[in-house]
Amino acid sequence: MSYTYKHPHPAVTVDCVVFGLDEADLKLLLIQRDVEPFKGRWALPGGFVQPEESLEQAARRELIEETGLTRLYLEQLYTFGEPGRDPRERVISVAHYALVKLADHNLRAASDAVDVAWFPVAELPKLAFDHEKIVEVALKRLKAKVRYEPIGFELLPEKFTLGELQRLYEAVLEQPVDKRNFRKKILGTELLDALDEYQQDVAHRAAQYYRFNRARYEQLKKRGFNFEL
Amino acid sequence: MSYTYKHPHPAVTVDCVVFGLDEADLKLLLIQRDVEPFKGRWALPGGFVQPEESLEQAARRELIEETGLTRLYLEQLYTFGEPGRDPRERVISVAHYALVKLADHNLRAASDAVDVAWFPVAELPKLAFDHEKIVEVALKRLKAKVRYEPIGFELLPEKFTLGELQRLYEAVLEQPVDKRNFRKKILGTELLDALDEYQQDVAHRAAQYYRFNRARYEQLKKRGFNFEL
DNA sequence: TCAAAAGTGTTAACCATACACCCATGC
DNA sequence: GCATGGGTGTATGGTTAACACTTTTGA
Repeated sequence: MSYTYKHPHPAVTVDCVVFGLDEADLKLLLIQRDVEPFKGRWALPGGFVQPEESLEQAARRELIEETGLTRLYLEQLYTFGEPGRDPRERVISVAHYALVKLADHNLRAASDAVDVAWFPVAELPKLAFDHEKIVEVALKRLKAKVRYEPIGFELLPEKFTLGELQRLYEAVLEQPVDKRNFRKKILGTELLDALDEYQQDVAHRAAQYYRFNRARYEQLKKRGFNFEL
Repeated sequence: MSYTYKHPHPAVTVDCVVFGLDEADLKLLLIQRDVEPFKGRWALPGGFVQPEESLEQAARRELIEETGLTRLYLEQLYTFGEPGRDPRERVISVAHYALVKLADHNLRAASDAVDVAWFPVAELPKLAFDHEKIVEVALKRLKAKVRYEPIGFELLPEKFTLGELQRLYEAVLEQPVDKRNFRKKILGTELLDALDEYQQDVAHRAAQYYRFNRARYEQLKKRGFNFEL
């Protein structure tokens, strides 16, 4: 089977920069390539766009196939298309970035048996193709976006404490945050619902749980409200 | 001549949303299609990416070929790839947006004799393909970006008055701006050099000319300064 | 009783906003 | 002399930033 065109057509792929957060720090999901080129190297999950699917659908499909991850926040990032970025043929990669609630999801062994693993963003291995460049752009975007859109919640479980939320911002922004000012500001937005629930079995005062009120956010946004941390 | 691949490959194009500013308002550059599909409709300038050029190079080449525009600010916007957005075949379009100093440039008759024209963004004709959607995304991006990066200057000639600069922001943001506060803020950034030059032959007090100091901006940015209007 | 994180208020500096009048020029 | 846009200062309110101690709990 083959496909013929009158003009040269590049191949088009989607690649996904998947972020997760655990107790320690911000993590990035990588898969180990089991074919040439870059066999053995770690790389971003991704693959070719099929004729009948949108770019976002392609990204979601690849994530399910390669990592089992589903139901995550996904957004287009940037398109990388330098000639020569893939040694085989001209490949245009529409990069996406995704945020996943690490606590809720379990990484399934990938269907095609390649290795999948989370790496702290500060300690990434050498990556295949131009994937280091893509990760750099994704990190920059995440840092910028987390300040003016409430996307950070996509990294936390449904219920979380203010301490967890603060650690999230500190991990993403890579700078410390004043606890009192942070709490005032985030509670001031009225986007968090306090639950009648507290931590259990912790070796310190139990923190109250909160939940992000997405409906309220959409409502406020319509009225011209702007989230900003 | 033909090109054959083992897997289906979409076509890849670049499309450009080109903004310009004249005395009256913000304008958008469109070309009139002289081939099917959408023959006769107005559309964004753009075309197929060639095998040996980067996406940005492709965008610049198309702009020169179709409009004669050169030396403009150009940035990737978003990639549109819904199946069916082009009735002929699957086409992935990497959209860019560009800002051009209307006063400095003259629109050349396009090489392939199609019509080229500037339209006020508020009065656009019906566009080909999904180009209306692309323009909408570009306008949103421009509005957002002009507030936290000094890209507005790309729409003005080298020398401009503060009044012209203010009208630029009012046109892009679609809201009035307080003159005194605007001047305080913009001069406070120290990004403008006042020139020893004034308007000539105007029927009112002659305004002083200013110039954007790009070197100073780059310098300040390195030290963590953030432009914001 | 110690360690560890939760929770809470006040002050001072700064910044954003609102607002009105005089100036220079050409017609 | 009038119409047009250029140019300027101040007061007020709101926002941010800096900062330290008490509480609860399990080990």
